[in-house]
Amino acid sequence: MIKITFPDGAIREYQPGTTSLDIAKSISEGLAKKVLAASVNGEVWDATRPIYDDSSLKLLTWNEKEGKSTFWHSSAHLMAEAVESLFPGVKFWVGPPVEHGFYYDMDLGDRKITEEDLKVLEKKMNELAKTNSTYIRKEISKADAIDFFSKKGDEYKLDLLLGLEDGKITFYTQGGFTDLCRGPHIPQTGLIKAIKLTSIAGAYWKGDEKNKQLTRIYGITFPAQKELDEYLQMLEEAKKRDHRKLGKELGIYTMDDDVGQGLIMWMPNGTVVIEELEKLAKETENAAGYKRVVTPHIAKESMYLTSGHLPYYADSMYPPMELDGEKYYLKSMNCPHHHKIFAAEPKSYRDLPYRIAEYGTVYRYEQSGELFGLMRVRCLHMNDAHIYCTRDQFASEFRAVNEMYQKYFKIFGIEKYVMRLSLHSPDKLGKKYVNAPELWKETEEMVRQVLIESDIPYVEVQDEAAFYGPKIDVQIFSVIGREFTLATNQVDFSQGRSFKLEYTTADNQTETPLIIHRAPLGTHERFIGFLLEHYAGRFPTWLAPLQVKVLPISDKFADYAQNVLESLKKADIRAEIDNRPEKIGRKIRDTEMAKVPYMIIVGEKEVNETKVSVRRQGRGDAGSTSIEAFIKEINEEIKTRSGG
RNA sequence: GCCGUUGUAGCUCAGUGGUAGAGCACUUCCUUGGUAAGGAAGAGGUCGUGAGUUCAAUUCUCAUCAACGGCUCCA
Repeated sequence: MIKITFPDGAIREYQPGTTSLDIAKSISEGLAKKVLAASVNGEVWDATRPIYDDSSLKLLTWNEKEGKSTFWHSSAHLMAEAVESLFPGVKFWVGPPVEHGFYYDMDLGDRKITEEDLKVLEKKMNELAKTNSTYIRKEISKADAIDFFSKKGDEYKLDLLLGLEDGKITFYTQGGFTDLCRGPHIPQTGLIKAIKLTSIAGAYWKGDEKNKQLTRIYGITFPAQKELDEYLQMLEEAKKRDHRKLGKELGIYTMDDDVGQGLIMWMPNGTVVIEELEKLAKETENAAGYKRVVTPHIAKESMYLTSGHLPYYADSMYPPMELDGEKYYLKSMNCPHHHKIFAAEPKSYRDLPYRIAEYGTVYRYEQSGELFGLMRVRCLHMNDAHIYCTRDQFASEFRAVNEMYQKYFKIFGIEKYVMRLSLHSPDKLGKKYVNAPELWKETEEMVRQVLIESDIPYVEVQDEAAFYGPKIDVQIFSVIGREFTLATNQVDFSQGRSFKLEYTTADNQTETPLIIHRAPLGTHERFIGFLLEHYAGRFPTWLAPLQVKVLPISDKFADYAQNVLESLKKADIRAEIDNRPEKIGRKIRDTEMAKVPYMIIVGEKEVNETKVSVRRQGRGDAGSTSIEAFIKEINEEIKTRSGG
């Protein structure tokens, strides 16, 4: 007998060779029907795989992350089976589960797959699922595996096999489909009850754009139709808060073919948001000892040769314009200009840390396929600043920047983000990264220590650093699940030397300062895109383009309403009046839809009592009060930047 | 940049080888109404752009631009 230890610590004995599924059945039939896989000694196994030794066991169902991914992985195989039956001769690459569903990459030769085909494939998958075939695991020798795929003529699987060790190769078969796969898989196809193939895309083989592009089909499946319906419903909801949709509805920004791709024009409402953000940044930076600067949008080639940007980033800069025999580039970063400001006057250690900030406009020639609403654009306004400091000052300066992030995030109620410590990749020194191995090591450790000391949770990622040093990126996700860097805090040990920046030390030596590049609010474009989705378009009052709408019940009360409006404007509150000859219900509806935080309703009652009735967007009637009291209250809310 | 999809009124979308339609929004008039849509009338588009096929193109073909879904990229 073997001993099986359950998550709650209970130990039970079973015959050797029993499966997780058998064990589940011994507990309850209901549970057995839900088991998708099992974690055996911490390793995810097929629920149908026999266990021969004493083990710890956790049964995995749809409620567990690993259960879902196993389910989707098996769904990818089911899809491949359907594809193979419809498109004989198709060659497969890989088909993993992803965060929401799965995909499979394949080479269809000259054939093209269409949206119509997806429907046919879904139908076929449903048929195959109903046959309730079991997923059968088989260990196979490398030679036999190579033989199998040679006969099939699948060079992609053969390529995969090259990297695998003999003796550790497994095949999985369900129905008429056999695939090279390490598994695990769910017990039978019948568990897959709801199927939706979501999109067709191209994907480079092995993710390299020099390679052939394969066809990728994305899909998602569920153990019940209800869950698929809920998922589709959720997608609809997400679409409603897509910043591109809200940005248009709320008059935040626009783009135009005649202006160019990725070039945002901020409309009056968007400009209010920008100005409020800048006000916040200026207050915050002023309090933190930053000075403000303003620099031009272009610079000569020589500066970007000095900075080292050109060799690394020429492709993503707009091509230069030639003037008087000189090449001028649109700036794609503000740092070189700021370095020139640092260098304009001699510095001593007494001047450090020297902090200069600018909402700098930069232009980046992003690949056309990359552009995405406000999140990825070609002209951006950075909440930029550079801190020049000594090595001793570095940790406290870097920590102060991180604290500034936290302060901002608290104001905006930003909770869902990932702090990413982005490190270099040693094999790319001299190519993607400045060739200074010692400095990389040293500064990466400095940054890591600051994070650890500040007790900030973070993840470390290789090969994501800037060319001039390691950085901390704050990663956020758009409503449709795309990941973006919202804010960044970077170390630069390179440009100080390139620009020959120096300061005089206390013992009259010259030193090169360390530089911190930071942008806690990222860019206006990305930050406002993020905020639109974060608030679902309902900006807190301090950011709202229009803060109060005055709604007279009828035009008999227009004069009184006008007086209310004047009082609000005098108090610097962004307010408008709705004088249309519409019923109050209609005016309220339109204002609710425009997501204006406050409505003031005035009619006979208010005129008689010299009061105003207040309604909060999304929350309904808030009672009546004097106009003075209302102004005091809303001003307090605006001043403290609360809400949201 | 690559693969795929799409492009008709301000918005959402229907439609046709014989020079276009709906709902909402908009304008005007009537209604003076108390917390999420009052009624009527009207105006608005050379069907993304350019070329080709055709007696005739918004519809078919090609090119081009842009948007969208991915891939690659992202200082």
